[in-house]
Amino acid sequence: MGRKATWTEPELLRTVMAVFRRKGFAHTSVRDLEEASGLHPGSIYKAYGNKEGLFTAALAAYNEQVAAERVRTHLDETDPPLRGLHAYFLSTFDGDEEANPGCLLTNTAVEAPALAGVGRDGVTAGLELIEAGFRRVLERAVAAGELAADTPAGQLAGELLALYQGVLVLVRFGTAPAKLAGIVTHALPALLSTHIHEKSDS
Amino acid sequence: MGRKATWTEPELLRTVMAVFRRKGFAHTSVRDLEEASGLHPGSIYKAYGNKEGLFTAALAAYNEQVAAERVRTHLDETDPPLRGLHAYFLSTFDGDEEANPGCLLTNTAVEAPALAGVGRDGVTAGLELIEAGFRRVLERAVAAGELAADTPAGQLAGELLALYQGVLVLVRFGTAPAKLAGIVTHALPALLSTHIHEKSDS
DNA sequence: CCCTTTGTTGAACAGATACTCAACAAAACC
DNA sequence: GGTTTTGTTGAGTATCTGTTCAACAAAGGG
Repeated sequence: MGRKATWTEPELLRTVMAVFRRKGFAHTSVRDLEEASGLHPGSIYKAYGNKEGLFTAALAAYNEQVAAERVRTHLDETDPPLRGLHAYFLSTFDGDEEANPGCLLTNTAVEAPALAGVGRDGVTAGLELIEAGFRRVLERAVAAGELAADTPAGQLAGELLALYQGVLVLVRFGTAPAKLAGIVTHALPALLSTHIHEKSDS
Repeated sequence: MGRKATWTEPELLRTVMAVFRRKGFAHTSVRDLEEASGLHPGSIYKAYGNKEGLFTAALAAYNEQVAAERVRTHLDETDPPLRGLHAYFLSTFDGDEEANPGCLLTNTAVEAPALAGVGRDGVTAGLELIEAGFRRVLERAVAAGELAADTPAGQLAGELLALYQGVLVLVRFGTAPAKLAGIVTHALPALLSTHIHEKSDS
């Protein structure tokens, strides 16, 4: 069939996704995408229809590969659930020092309203994925005895989502990781403090 | 001198600011700005140099007029300080039902990294303005006996800024005001709960 | 009331942008 | 192994972008 043999589709989308994440939808030109992917315009338009189509595909790939993966490893598969929650937040700015491109979902949530809802559905799906992940950790924390039985997991999940988006805004803007760590490390326990079961501490 | 008599400069910037707030820097064409302001390209470029110059001016005006004003009325001039803090958060989504353009600072913080730091300084200044406002309410709350004397106002101000940015992302994306109100109303007291002085409650 | 200064006008420009299309190549199928 | 189907190529197009400029109009000062 011929698709430039070096690319499998998920790889292609991962590369494209990285460009959109750095530059946003508006600032990314089709030329940028050609350079990054090695594809020529005809191929792109044959496969995805237009720039928006490619973006939609990349956003879906982000949800399935990046976002879902992070939710799984930190929110669904960590033993002290609340420790995983903490790690989930920290994982957004532990990478390379500067120029962290932030979260494609957050960036698109802010950019999308400007242009007739490009990627609205993808962002909605992604945010729900994350919020549901929060709800599940909280429920696991209740089951594990870390949180009180009457903890309103749904309500708290919404609050965590808001805090999470805020942290990602600051990450993208370039706030120092040390400051972000301070914010997360103090704010997370505070948000949950009313519901925390005291164990054998100090 | 001739400046289209119907405009005073702050008014002009307010109009321009509204466009940038809705569409972002990238999606706003100089033609959009002409239509919105009634000015012709020559005038714009004579007065502000280029599109970025106009944007910088509009962002500065946003800081001085919108952001500072909101900080003043809700964070500096409210009697029970913590009530003002609550009102400050609610004021971001109390307006018209849909299509709330969100905060120019938040939107720019997310967009800026894409294009060689257009408006970086303005955003930095605006965020510091808000964070300093948070610090001052918290200190007033301590002085008024609402919060404990050892409350780490600086640390908490950072956490509030993060939550605030997150709320504004959700506002811009179109999250229902009822949900936002629930998030704010529960998260704010929770963040401060460790430091709250109990009064004569129930 | 001239002259300078200040700002306006709007047509025009060079470059970028998203996108198309007819010719071409390589697998797939029977 | 021909034929069809699938994908690639890359020059080309129409439109939009930010920006300029020379001609013009309106104050301000002496």
